[in-house]
Amino acid sequence: MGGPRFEPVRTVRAYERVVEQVEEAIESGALSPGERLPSERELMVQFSVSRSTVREALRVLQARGLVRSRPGDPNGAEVLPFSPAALHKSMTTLARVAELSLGELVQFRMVLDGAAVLLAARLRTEEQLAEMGAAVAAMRAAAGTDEEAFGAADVAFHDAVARAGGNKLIQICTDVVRSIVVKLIADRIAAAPDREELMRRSIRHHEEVIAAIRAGDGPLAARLSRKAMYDYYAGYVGEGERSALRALLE
Amino acid sequence: MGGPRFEPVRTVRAYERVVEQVEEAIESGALSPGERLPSERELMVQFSVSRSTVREALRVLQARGLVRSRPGDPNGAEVLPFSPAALHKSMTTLARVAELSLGELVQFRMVLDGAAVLLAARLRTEEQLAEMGAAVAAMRAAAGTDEEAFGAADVAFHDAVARAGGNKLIQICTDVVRSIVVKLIADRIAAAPDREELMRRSIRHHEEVIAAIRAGDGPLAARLSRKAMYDYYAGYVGEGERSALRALLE
DNA sequence: CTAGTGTACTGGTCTGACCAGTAGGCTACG
DNA sequence: CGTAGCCTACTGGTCAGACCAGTACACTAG
Repeated sequence: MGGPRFEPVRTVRAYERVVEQVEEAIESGALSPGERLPSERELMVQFSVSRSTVREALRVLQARGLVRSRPGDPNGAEVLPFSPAALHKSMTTLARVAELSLGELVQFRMVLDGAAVLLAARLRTEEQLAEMGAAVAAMRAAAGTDEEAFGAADVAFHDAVARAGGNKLIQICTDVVRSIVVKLIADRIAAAPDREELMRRSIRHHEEVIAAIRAGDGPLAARLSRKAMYDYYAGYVGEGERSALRALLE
Repeated sequence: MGGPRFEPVRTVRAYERVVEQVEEAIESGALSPGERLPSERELMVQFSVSRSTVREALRVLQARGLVRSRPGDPNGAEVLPFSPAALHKSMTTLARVAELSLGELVQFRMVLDGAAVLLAARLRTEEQLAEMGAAVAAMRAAAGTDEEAFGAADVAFHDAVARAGGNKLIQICTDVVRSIVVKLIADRIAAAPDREELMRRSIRHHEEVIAAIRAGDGPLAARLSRKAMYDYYAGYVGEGERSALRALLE
């Protein structure tokens, strides 16, 4: 005891220092989306490392969704605007390796979507309300004819709600989880025998939610929203998990 | 028109194909955590690509938190058990480049934590209830003396609740966002003049939540939980955003 | 003024080399 | 015989230099 306590020295790889510096520049705003990094050959001079090191750093930055490079581009790598792609990727991985069940994913959506609706009921502008209405109108127009347009309109509705709720994190997470869920059961949804009936019921539910939002009744809107999601997805969830979903319906 | 419709060929980088194959092997369970990949030199033979390509692929896999490599290791890269590190990283980046406000983060926690508590009230076992109690006891023991232990016990409490709720995604997300929030305002929390009073109030709130969970009153527990979080963090959130947080307190 | 060609870059990939570090067998000593 | 210490054969990290295919842009010939 006594004497100085030495900490283990953490060896930092060269490429990591490159990543750190570029990341810092991007996140601090010194580099804005659309701007270009110097070329790899230029970077290797600036950082005085080899090109392999520069490239490994760029691969990491690309995996994090911060930059993109394209062969033949006379400029260097492009700084990307924010995109939830990296979040999407890591959540998809999460869903696979942590073995998230469909029930957990749907439950997560029920929670976040319910919250978004609750907030939207209080904060929405008339314009956002109109957007939601337009989305549902598009759903109705596409119901039974254009499967793809129906889905897109549904997404537009939920996105409008989430934006109205004013919480970007909720908005992004709902979107990410929604796309994971949809991908997971896309084939089963398309093959549902009572597909048209499901669509009609979904539209009705959406309209009820809009009405509650318009009326400013957040708790009601949230309940309706969770109920709508439950009705739409419960059929694809095992019975054991379904009861956990119902816990959110009270 | 007429004639075959050609799709644009998507050029796939060599390292991407390597990433895909290894990723698939890991996510499908063909490679389990703790197992080793072949060495880089062996991989370059198996994939018949150069070592640079192999290394770029490994960098990507490492950035996604799937593998880790260590210089001098006589084996190849190690397949890692699942960890939310990648999710954490991408959400932290998200918080910076998408300019998430503290209010949005706290609001997100209020929503998810409320949901976790609601579910826990219904699904908790006696054992989990005891864990929560132990965590609060630890908080009380550390209050005013050991700042760090207090924080750790707080985390343990919320983790026990989230686990009892039975939704791993909620559990992981709350944990990730919590650590981001804490990091964001760690200095301000530590410097709060009424620090001890805050701790005491926090403990009281936690006990009320436990009581509601024990009683099986999910909605009450959720309300109390959101209130507790609001009380603890509202002081660090700007007034404009605070009203959005209060929308969740009704 | 335009169509076409050149050219000088870019990123993607490969080869081959060296270094520092580790594990584990081997050897020499007690 | 047991063990301490060396030695070797690997590992990943980094570097240097090369080639290729692709792109943008200036230049040139019509």
